[in-house]
Order: sequence, then structure tokens, then C-alpha cells
Amino acid sequence: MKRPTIADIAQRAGVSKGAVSYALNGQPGVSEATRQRIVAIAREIGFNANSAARALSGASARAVGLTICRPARILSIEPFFMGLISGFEAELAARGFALTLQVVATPELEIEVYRRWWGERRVDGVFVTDLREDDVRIPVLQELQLPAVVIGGPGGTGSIAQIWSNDAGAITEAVRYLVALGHRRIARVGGLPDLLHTRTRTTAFGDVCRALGLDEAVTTPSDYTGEEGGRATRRLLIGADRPTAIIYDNDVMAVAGLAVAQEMGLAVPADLSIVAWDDSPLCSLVHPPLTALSRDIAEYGAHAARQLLAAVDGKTVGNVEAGTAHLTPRGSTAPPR
Amino acid sequence: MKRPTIADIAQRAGVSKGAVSYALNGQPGVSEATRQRIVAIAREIGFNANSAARALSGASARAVGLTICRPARILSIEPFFMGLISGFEAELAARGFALTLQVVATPELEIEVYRRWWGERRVDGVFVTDLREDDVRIPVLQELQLPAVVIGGPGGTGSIAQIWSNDAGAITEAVRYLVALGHRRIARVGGLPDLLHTRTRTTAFGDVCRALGLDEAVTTPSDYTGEEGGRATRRLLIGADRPTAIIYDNDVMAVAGLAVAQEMGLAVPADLSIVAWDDSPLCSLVHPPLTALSRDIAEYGAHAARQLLAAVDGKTVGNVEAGTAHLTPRGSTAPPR
DNA sequence: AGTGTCTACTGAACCGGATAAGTGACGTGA
DNA sequence: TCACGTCACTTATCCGGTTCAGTAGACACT
Repeated sequence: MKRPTIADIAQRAGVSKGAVSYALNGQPGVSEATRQRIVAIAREIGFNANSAARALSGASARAVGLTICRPARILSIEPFFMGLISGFEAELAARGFALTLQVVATPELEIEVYRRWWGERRVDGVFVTDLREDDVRIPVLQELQLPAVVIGGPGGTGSIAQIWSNDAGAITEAVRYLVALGHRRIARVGGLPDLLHTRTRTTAFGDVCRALGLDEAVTTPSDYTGEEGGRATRRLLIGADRPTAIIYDNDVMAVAGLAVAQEMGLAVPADLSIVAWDDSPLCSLVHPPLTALSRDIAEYGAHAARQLLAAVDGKTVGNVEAGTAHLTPRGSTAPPR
Repeated sequence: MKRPTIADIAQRAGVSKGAVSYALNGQPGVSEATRQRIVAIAREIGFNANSAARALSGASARAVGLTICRPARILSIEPFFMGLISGFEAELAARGFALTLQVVATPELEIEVYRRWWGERRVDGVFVTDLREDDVRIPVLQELQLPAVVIGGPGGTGSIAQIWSNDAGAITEAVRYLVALGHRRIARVGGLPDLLHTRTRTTAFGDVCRALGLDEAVTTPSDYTGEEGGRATRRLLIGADRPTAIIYDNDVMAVAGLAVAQEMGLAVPADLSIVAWDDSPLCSLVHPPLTALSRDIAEYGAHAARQLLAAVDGKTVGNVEAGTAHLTPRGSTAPPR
């Protein structure tokens, strides 16, 4: 089956290719009557502009890219990325943009993917996730002048637009809440220590604990997997002065931590309160349901997509704060025994 | 920054554009010495062929598409798709293919996406998931002659290649195992009833229960969400002859079911045995860890990608069975009290 | 030397859109 | 009535690859 082209439309409408192009793109240069006739024919024969031809003649590729740098075993269970992708899609689909996905192993490979996409003209812009300190990807994106929106921060992206949520504020809220319940020994199981938002959270956690005069503010680094989250929990709970509350940097680790506590015969929340960062259905599924720092990840993604599309359109896009998490208390937090 | 083109390479090598194209694509028509010189220059200046130009001149777009038809709230927690995508990527990246993703609301919209992708020449082939009975997408793909691989089955795809796992065998194994433990009242919380693999499982479940002379073989349809899985479990457990074992069509519902059982004061596995279909880290995280029907979803995806790439290359691709689930016993199954 | 064959290339057409430049018809004002 | 401007188009060129039809030169064979 042959794909219809503007030449086919031109022939049927008795006009030239150029006229068809003007008509379909809403450009001046054709009468309103002709435009409507051409649009009608295009719809009738199911015309879709060849994206390659369009991209080749200087217009945009109508696609944006997302690289994900996480091992498969984390990806499969981590709800964050799928939520983000759902949010992207809502905005992109409305504008007729496609999303190109690539899973990579290291940030260095991510750079290679960016260079290739740029050279191939495959995407008009990219989403950048998992921002690190002195991130190696940033200078490359600047050099290539590839429109980008960094999801994470704040800071560290130079001239590249970013969207970030106020993680420091969120963790402060969580700690204050636990302290109000009467907790004095609060620990935290953090995410990958290289990631900028992990550092932001760690710093803010230390600051608020110090400000409130808490005994200690231990953050155990981890890698977002359930196994590591469970191991970290076990280490925290076998100590002499075991914490009465633990904040986890994602929901998967929090669920694992809950299982470890129960396995060790501790009652949640009586003996141990648990707070999860990011609220997925997972948190409501377990027993007791987990108190969580909730945010609308899909909306966060949609916001990022709007930013990126604006950047692709050549608009200057600033940094915005959006989707800051707020505490959703559930059954896993209570005053300590 | 200007993107290097084959014309740049041609100029520097002192040959024509055509020679460069032959050299870079491993075509005959240039001497080995010249080829190496051209390849060296291309690498030196960081050349990447413009994908639009390549696609426009009849070569492939070097991209394949995946549409996902699930609401965002399920997607974010459902580990299956991310596992599948990871598997796709491994194969696609090795061949330099990009993966284009689109999340849609209905199968009808999926058809529109296929038509658009085909018209835009944006992808060389597509993955089809969530096969239904008399699936409306199949005739469209045949009409467009768009290379495709259906993930699911068996059957119902006409001439289109498919990859399927032996769900009937897997559920039979699970039921036999439970019966061997002494269970006589086994229920099942199924997935979306429209999906072909749900029907396959339902039929096989009924067959094996009848063959083993079990009292009843109730399958409660559901939608893969934790809420629905929990509700279905509650309905099953308040009945007079409550089941002593429940098989769930995905892990999220199984975890929700576990929480409901515990909330109702039932001990797992003493009062109720639980089997989850698809084994994600989630199953090992909860307490007790869930007995699951495990399969390597990433490998399943990689296999599907190999099939699709072969189809894109014009090879005829048959139907293959792969990645059949096998039972991984854990703490959630035991003889009934 | 003449003929044929092969290799290693060149030149040009082509893919399907976007777009700048050109053209003819028509209306308008002096 | 003629010059001029505007509108509604057409024509031609371009984007950057792929590919086909040529062609020059080397070499072998008679």
C-alpha cells in the first residue's frame, strides 16, 4: 500500500505541491476556499506528512528524547519513570510529538546517545533526569545547543532550563511531623548518593535535625532497590540506639524496610515509624499503609514536557519549581512507644 | 554548531558523496584503502548519518514503535512494561534502532497511532501488546503491511508474527502444586477479561480444576490495580466456603490481596495461600514473600525485539513460544490448616 | 593494437516535504 | 489607460542521504 504524499493531494486538487504545503501548514499563500478543499482531500485519503521529509527540509523532527540510566531490575519496579513518561505523553501527544526512549548503563553512554541523536537529527530536544553534581552531560548539551529540560535540581545546569521540586522543604516537613509526634531518633535511608537531589535531601535532613536539636541525623546511602533498603534497615535496627523512625528515599525501599521491621518483631508504627518518599499505589497496598511524601509525578512530567516544547520552539525557558511533595499521613507513623 | 554531513567527509577525503555512502555502509564500490580512510575521517569529525535523510531515501527509519494502552495509575506500578522495555532496548540499541513510545487510552487510538506512524514513516515496525480476541488492530496492521510482532497469544494474529508464553501450562503447574499441598478450594483473581491471555488462563484454570475434581474454579475478573485486587480478595474471603488459596494475575493484586487477608486476621500461608503471576522484586519484599510464577520478562522482550528486527529486514517470522513462567515457591504457600 | 572485463569511482536523479522567488490575473488610483 | 500593488498561486531549489547509470583506467588475453 502506497503512502499518500502531498503530490497526490496536489494532483487531486489540481494545484501544485507548494500550494498544498501552504494549505496544510496554515501558511498564507492560498485562498480559504482552496485551503479547505485541500484539507478535505488530505483527510479523505488519510494523509500524514512524512516525518523524514519534513525533518529534512529544516522543520523539526517532532520528537523528543528521554534517556534512562538505571539498571533494568530497578526500572521494572520503580514507579517514578513510568509516571513521568505518562505525564510527558499527555503533552507531547497533544502537539503531535513522539517520545524516543533509550535505556543506557552509564552517564557517559547517555552523552553518546545525545550526540548521536543530535547528529541524526532524530530529536528536537531531550529530557535529562537523575542530575548529578558537576554533571558531565550538561556541557555536552550546551555545546550541541540541543534544547533540554533537566528534571531535578535546583542549580547545576547553567543555561539549561530545569524543573525541580522543593525536596528540602518536603523532608523538613516530614522531620518536623515526626518530631511533633515525639520522635527524637530519626534515621534516613537515602537514594544513590551521586544524584543531586539525594544530596539536597541529605543536607536538608541534617540541617533540620540539627535545628531541632535531635541526637543524630544518620543517612545511610542506598541504591533504591528493595534489597539494599532492607539491608540498610537491618543495620539501623540492630544498633544500640535504634531509631524510632526512618525516612526512605523511595517507596520500594520503604516497603522493604517495613518487611524487615516486621521480620525482626518490631511493630509498625508502635516501635518504628516509616515515611516513604514518593507515593505510589504500593504504599497503600501494604499493611499498615505507609505515610508518604506524595507528589503528582505525571503532572510534574507534563509540566516538564511543556517546558521542553517551549524550548524547542526557541523560547527561553527559565527554571521552575513544581510538584513539591507534601506529607500524606497514613498508618505507618505514630508517637513512639 | 554545524552537523557534519557526508558532503563534508567527501570533501575532506577528496571523493564523491556516493563513494562515502558506499564506504560507510559496507557496500561494494570502493577500495578497502579508501573505505578505511573515509571511515577514519567520519569517526574523527563525529559523523552520524541524518536519520531523516536516510529514511527519506528509502532506507529504514531505524526506529520501532511501542504503544501502551493502560491508564497511568496502573502503568506506574505495573513492572511488566518497564521490564519489557528494558529487554527491547538491549537488542535495539545493539542494532542502532530507536524505540518510539506512545501511551494511549483505547485500542482505537492505538490504530490511529499506527496509521500515523506508518504515514509519517516514523517507524519500521511495531510491538503489539495486550492482544484481545478479534483484535481490531490486527487487520489494520495487515492492511498497512507494517512489520509487527505481537506479544501475546497464541493465535488470533493471522499472518503477523507473535511471541507467546505458555500461560496455560504455567497456571496448570500452579494449580497442581496447590492441590499437591492439599488445597481443594482454589480461587483466582484474573486480569482484564478482554485480554486474550486472561482468557487463556481462565480456560486453563477451569480445565485443570475440573480435571483434578476440585469443588469449584471461580475466577473473579479484575483490572490489575491493587484496589480492585484487594476488593476481589475481600469478596472471596467473606463467602461461606472461602478458598484456601488464591492465584492472582499480577503481583500488584497479589500484594494487595495479602494485605486484605492480614487485615481480616487470616494468617498467610496457614489460612490462605497466595500465588502471584509475574515475579517482580515486589514479591520478595513483602512478608511473607510471595510464591510466584516467574519469568524473565526482559529476555522475553529481547526475544520479541529480535523477531521484530528480523521482520523489518523482510524475513518471514513465525510464532515462537518463549519465556514461559515457572513456579518459584516462597513463603506464601503451604498446606491448608 | 584491439577488444573485453573488472575495479573504483563520479555524477545525477530521487525520496517528500518546506520555502524563496517568480508569474499572471485582477483591482485600484491617478 | 497605464503603472502599481496585492493576491493566489506555480516553479525551482534545497535538505542529506541512497542508488543507479556511466566512465576512466588498469589489466588480461588474443
